[in-house]
Amino acid sequence: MLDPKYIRANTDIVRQGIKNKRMDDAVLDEFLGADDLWRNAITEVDALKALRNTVSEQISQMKRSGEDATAEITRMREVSNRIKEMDAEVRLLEERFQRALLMIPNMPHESVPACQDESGNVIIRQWGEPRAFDFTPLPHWEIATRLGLIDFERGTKIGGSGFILFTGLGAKLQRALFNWMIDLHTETQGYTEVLPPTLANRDCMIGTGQLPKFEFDMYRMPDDDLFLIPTAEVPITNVYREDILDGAELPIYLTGHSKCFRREAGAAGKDTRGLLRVHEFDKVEMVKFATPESSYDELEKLTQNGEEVLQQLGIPYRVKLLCTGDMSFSSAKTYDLEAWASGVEQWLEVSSCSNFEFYQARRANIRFRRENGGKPEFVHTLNGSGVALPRTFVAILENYQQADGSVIIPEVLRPYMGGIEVIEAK
RNA sequence: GGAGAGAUGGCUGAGCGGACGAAAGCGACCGCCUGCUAAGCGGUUGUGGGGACUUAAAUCCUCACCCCGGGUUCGAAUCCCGGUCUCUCCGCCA
Repeated sequence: MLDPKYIRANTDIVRQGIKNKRMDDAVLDEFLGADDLWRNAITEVDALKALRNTVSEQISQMKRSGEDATAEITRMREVSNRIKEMDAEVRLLEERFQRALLMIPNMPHESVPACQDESGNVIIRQWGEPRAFDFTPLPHWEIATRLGLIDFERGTKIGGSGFILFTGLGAKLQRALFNWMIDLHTETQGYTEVLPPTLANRDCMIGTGQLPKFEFDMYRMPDDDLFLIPTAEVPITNVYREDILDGAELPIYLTGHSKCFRREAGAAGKDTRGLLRVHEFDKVEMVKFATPESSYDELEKLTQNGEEVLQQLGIPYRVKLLCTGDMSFSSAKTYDLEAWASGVEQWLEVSSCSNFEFYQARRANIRFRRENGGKPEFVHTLNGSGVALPRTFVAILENYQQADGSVIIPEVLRPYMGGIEVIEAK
């Protein structure tokens, strides 16, 4: 969330930022109203509490010296009752204030192009060229089915549409991908591996920004008030929720693999064929905790760490700087990595690398001390996929398919595939 | 799932209705002293909200916080109720 003091002092900037993100600025007015009411109420009740504290102190002294304090006690009984009433009121107002505050999106960084739609996105660079084919490349669902890598029909028996049953070498290729990616991040890019839980509680979801706004985009377990994570960003960022880190330890780099769950309500029918949009998928995530002054350098490095995955796989990709209108709720700046897939002839988003500045850190209360005795400050958090598996799987099948129906395994994955170099057509 | 024990500041640990934002020790910081990495002496040392003042910082006033949420009371770290987590035992289980 934003700093309430900042919002009060820079209402116009915040309003413009919300509009640039293509969101409704009514949330700001709600905040300002709630803020006003809450602050008035708290000032009033604090004064009553101050009175109660001083008189209670007097009562204590009177009792010790044997004086009669009945009158004061009677008087304070009334004051206390009034405080009780007002506290209930203040609590409601504070909840409203908090809810409003949590509904205000992060502000875009100044380097982000202001634009209301995706036409403002900027292709920063491209790596590799889409392969030229001397035959008509097939879409991945055909390749996967022919080679026995995915059983789409039986997958839907289990979870319904959008749930994938990988089989045989398809399943093995999934394992190869995330194992190799994590090894790349940990062995050459300086990340520490974590394997987090797949369910997370409400506090975590508020911390990273999924709640309160996106409750119904997630799978929920109402009996336990837990949520299936939409990304490992959630548990990994929340590793340090409510912590004060030692500034000397920053930046901290964590990486981990998880299942990701997305309801994708309302998305049916749009680009959903095959693996392009599924309810459950695997992803390797990179998360960073950095000082404010270094976070934008760290974002560049993080993005490059994601790019290296695609480079080593030999998949052409481009890096897209998202404009304000295309950015997510919590992000200040985002680069998308888009992998080329020859069969569907699309650039597929396989990674989103973002700097959240202290938006998440404030929500999750993740701080650091520069030195002993220094004031705690909020860290900047960043994350990016490194990378999402299904669409990478798509890009591999479609880009590496051969005229005879076989698919070549990218070299870096072969050690993870038991040495298999080609998935042969049956 | 059942029974019991516990949760206090950066850490160890006391307090079990009023003088407690919290003893003591450790650590850290500042100063002094000592002719040399040590010791000694004095001082400082939590976080967050609201407000005043200020360009800002500093400062000041005030409230809250001894796991979380309620309650009792003029007054709660302390008493009561509910929850979470940790440990021990039993049960169940991949």
